Amino acid sequence: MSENPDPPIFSPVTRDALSQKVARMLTDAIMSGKLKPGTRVSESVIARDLGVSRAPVREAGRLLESAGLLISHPNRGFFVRTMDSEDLDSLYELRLAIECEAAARLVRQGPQEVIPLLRKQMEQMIALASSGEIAAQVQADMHFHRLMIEGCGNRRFVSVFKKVASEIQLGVALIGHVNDAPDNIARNHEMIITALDSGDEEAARAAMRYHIGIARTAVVAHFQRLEAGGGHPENPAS
Amino acid sequence: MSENPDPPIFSPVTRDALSQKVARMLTDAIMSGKLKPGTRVSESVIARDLGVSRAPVREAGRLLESAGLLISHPNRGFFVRTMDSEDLDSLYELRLAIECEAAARLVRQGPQEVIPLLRKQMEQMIALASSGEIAAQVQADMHFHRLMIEGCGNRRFVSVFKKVASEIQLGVALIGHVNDAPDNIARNHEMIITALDSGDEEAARAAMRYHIGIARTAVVAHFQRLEAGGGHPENPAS
DNA sequence: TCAAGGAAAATTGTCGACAGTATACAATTT
DNA sequence: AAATTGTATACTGTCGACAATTTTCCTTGA
Repeated sequence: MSENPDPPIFSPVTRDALSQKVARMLTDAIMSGKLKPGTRVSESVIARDLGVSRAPVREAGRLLESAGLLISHPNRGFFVRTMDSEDLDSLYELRLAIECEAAARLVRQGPQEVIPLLRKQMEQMIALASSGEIAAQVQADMHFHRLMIEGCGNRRFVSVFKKVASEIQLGVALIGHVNDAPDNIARNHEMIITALDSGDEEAARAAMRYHIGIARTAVVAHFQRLEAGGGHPENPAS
Repeated sequence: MSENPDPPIFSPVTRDALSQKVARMLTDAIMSGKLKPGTRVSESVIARDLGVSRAPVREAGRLLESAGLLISHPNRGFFVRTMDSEDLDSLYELRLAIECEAAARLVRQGPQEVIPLLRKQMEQMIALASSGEIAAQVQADMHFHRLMIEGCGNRRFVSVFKKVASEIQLGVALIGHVNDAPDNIARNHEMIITALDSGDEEAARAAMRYHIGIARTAVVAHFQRLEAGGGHPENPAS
């Protein structure tokens, strides 16, 4: 880890594509609940509103589609992704499969380099716990898990988790609050770190199973209560 | 699985979006090796060749990107996805995680309805084994696994597997041939069916581990040999 | 009152054009 | 000769316009 031979005076100027700005706006609108599940996201309307042509909006739509925040129907355009509790549940099940495997892999190859990163991220989470910003808390939580998965060395796990994470973030945003005390959640990650550090592959797996299981039952139960109350507009599928 | 209630006299006229036709063409070209990994896929060139505008080509590009067959660099366009053996290996590892979980889930919820489908698909594979068409054989193989995953009831597993499958198909296409005798491969799926039928969750998991492990070592080893021989052009990343 | 039908409006799919950006190569300087 | 600069070319990002399709809404008939 030495200095670059050519000392970097300038960092690359952020010449962000228009489509990415649009994507960010849409993501914010969806995550903040300004765009509710099932509502149409019309290219032309968004383009008019933002004062750009339809091309970058379309592009942004495709991007969010592959992130799982929008879905598209041919000739009908984009709609904000709807979720039912089964959706969310299957999401957690996928997460479980990926993360157990990642944790095991990480133990197998030696987690010494990754554990400090995880610990630091957990501090971050504890710091965030007192702020009421659940979106930021959830994001920090996801980042912890992402660090672990990145550390395990399987690129594929990372890309799958990215999509899973964004969808789970959406689900939690729809619920609007978390069940457990935020600093409790943060501190619970200590268990994962300990398990990873123990060198016991099966213990690591078990820790992940436990941790994700808690989140799963809490979030899914919340969501079901929301469904029972008739919380969400439905998907206008044929 | 009965007949549709509305007897389908006419199938929907193929009013397929232009972009999907383009996507099919590109997929074929990539899978058949006419477009080699790393080569540029220029919107404008493809558009000229096919006699359409760039818009549908762009759309098709994004589609294949999310299928993992193309990658895009900002302001530089699309390139055929390159693969190294580690890529392929991580792909099989992901597959392993998903399919073990799917098999276990399927056993847990009772596989009675799915097993006949699997058996039928295996017959299909055996029938295909004598034809030299490896692409079709691989596709049939993937379809078997897809049926199992669809049967397990977790939607998310299916969508992940779709992507995994298309990438593995690409990898195998690059190799150009399979190691084992095709009818052997086909018949090996009998073991999976038996395990699923046994009602033993752990047996089902073990069967998947075994099955995918075989394929993994064979394919990855082949690919490494190919790499050593300097088979593929490299990705022109910066 | 409600269902079916049919224009009218709105929206997506596709097109061709232009501007901004990257790459290759020639010209220039050291 | 090597490195740097300038230039030409090809390509993507974005735009506005038109065609095809879907959606809306109003009419019509029972």
